[in-house]
Amino acid sequence: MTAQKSRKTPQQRRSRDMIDRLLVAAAQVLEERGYAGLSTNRVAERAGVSVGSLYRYFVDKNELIEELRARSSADVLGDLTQALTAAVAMPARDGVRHVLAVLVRALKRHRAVTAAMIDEAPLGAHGNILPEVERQLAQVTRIFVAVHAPDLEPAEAEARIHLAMGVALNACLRIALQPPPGVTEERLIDLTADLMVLGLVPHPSRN
Amino acid sequence: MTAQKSRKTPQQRRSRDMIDRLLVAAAQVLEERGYAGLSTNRVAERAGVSVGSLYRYFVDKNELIEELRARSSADVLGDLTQALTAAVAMPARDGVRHVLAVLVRALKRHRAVTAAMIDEAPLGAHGNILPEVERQLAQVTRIFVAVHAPDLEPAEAEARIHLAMGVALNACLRIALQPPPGVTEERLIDLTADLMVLGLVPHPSRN
DNA sequence: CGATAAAGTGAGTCAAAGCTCGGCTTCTAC
DNA sequence: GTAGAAGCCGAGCTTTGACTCACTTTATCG
Repeated sequence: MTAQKSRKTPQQRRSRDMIDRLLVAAAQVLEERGYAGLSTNRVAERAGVSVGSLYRYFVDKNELIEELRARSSADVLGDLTQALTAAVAMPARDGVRHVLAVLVRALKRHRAVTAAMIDEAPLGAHGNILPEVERQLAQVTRIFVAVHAPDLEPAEAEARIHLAMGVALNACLRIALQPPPGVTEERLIDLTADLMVLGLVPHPSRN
Repeated sequence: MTAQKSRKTPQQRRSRDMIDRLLVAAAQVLEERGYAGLSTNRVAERAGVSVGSLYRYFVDKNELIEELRARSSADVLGDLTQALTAAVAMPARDGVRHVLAVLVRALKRHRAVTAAMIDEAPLGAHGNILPEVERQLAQVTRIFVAVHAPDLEPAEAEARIHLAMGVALNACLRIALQPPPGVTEERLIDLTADLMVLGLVPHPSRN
């Protein structure tokens, strides 16, 4: 049976509402008091709900946080997927740039949660906040390489993909969450796009 | 007047020893039980010392952690500085590669602490784990750009430096802490070096 | 030695936070 | 209405962990 993994099994309308209210409250608390201040009591209070109710729908504090993370991740992933399908019709560099721009915008929309999670939450086990996003991005990058640099050996291609992924995610997070002063976001995205293309497709003049 | 910031003012030999023992113990506990398991009681016990003694030399749990971080950072910084002075005598790409290689090796030496800190510690409390390293690296990169691409506008140069720094640190951390399977570390460092040079010096054929 | 200060001890205090549980309220169905 | 279930409440149990303090042990020095 491996019974109820998750305690929530809402059957009335107000239950669903409550779950939403709790998650919204959690996001707010995270934004205002940081990850350390994110206690279940506080979240419940903030949601105008009792702790007991919180624990009716979330087995754990962990599950609450995981749900919060999952929702943000899913939302970002949505935008990303859309951008990717649009990008395939563009010339390579423009496509890459478009995807990066959309990713940055999506991350910005979830700025508070993402930021708090990234630099305050114990992510344990190298847990990224957006593993789904990373996976999707890697997937598409693989295809990109297969098309634009079909002669690369598999191992070499993997290495380049790995590197480019790191560059892309890291750059987008930096741009979205801690934009450096004195540089336009546009320019940074341009440079990142250039770098990705350069990094993925072997440069003719050398090596 | 702004009295004891830090409680430690050791005057005998064993005090200094104790501080070291405590820090070693802290690193071990961090490695074995993760950041969440890093309690002052546990650290003291592990060091074969009483909690009270710990608090004689560290005002705070925070100070203990900060000291741990600082020592790792300083050690990495040492290697880095040495590598940088050696690198100036080499051709650009080789120099970059050398610096990256040394950085990776240094990070590997502090693998446990760095890893635990990075993906389990709430960084919000005390910033990055290696701010000194990042600063030093940025400093030198600035000089590198001034030499190899003197015609870049300041803003453009800053943007490229910012990006390249992110690439370098991110790449080195990934290589040192979660090396991807099926790719040699050497190749990854090569690619990263190429990418940095390409990213810092504007590419002639385009833009 | 004997005295004074430095070093070291660890049981215990205190606050915070995760989570439960017995009972109350609101809804649905007859 | 009213019974029974689903939803909800919140005081408080329990654990954990940072930190203290009255005390003992060890070193230094005349």
